[in-house]
Amino acid sequence: METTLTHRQKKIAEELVGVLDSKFFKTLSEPVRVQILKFLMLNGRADIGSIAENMPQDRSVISRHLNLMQEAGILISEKESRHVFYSVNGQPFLEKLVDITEKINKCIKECCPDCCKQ
Amino acid sequence: METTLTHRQKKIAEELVGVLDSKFFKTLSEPVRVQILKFLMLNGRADIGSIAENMPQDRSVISRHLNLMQEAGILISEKESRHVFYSVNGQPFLEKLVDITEKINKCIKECCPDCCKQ
DNA sequence: CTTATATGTGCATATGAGTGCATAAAAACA
DNA sequence: TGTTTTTATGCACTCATATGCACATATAAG
Repeated sequence: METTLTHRQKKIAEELVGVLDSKFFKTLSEPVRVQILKFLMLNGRADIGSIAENMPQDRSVISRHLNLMQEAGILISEKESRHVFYSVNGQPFLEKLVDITEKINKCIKECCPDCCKQ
Repeated sequence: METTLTHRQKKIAEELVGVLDSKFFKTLSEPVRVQILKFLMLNGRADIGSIAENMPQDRSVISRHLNLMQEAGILISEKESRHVFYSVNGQPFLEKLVDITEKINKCIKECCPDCCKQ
């Protein structure tokens, strides 16, 4: 058993678990949501009806996916009269990914005893 | 409807869908697998039995999770006599994340018509 | 050859999540 | 007010998957 783990290493690992346990990865692991992301990337801001027209799923299903993606910080929504427009939350979305990448990098470099020795 | 999408933009978006649809995100969105990753990060190479001793789940369950994580490129396995040792696939794991981050960055910069105007 | 240890696998079960329908709620319009 | 349009929600269904048990397989040890 490893008894040489420092407080710092445990903290770094905890932080990693924190970001991985978030809704972020779970949200991006659903094919339909990835298709929605692709659509918004290519077509820009659109309301629920327009997005649903381009998907096989029911409008209510798309609505729920969009809501989840907004909660995960991937999209932003703007209500205008009867419509709710969604668009990619560009910079924050990217920053979130960079943050996760850096945390994993830190963890691999400072915690993992032998995973870099290859 | 957007009719000004270039072939290049569509290709970039397709590439993004490709990496996001992979097993990678799905594998990392399961709490138990994240715990396994944390354990291996902190303790280094270990066999299935040792890992399972530190988890509430049955050994067979841990075995299956480890197998999935290896298929996703997150871990590597080495069979030695009766034991199967797992460890974090450090560099490739990190490179995968960097790749995804870069693809999303590219997509946001070159495809997304309005998600950067904030 | 028998036994013990470590892992893989088939099967049944439970739980979570996506799905679609029907309907409610909100808002614009005649 | 009544109607139309857009979105939200309650409900039931289906399907994927995590789980644990029992058993099979593989390898080492006696």
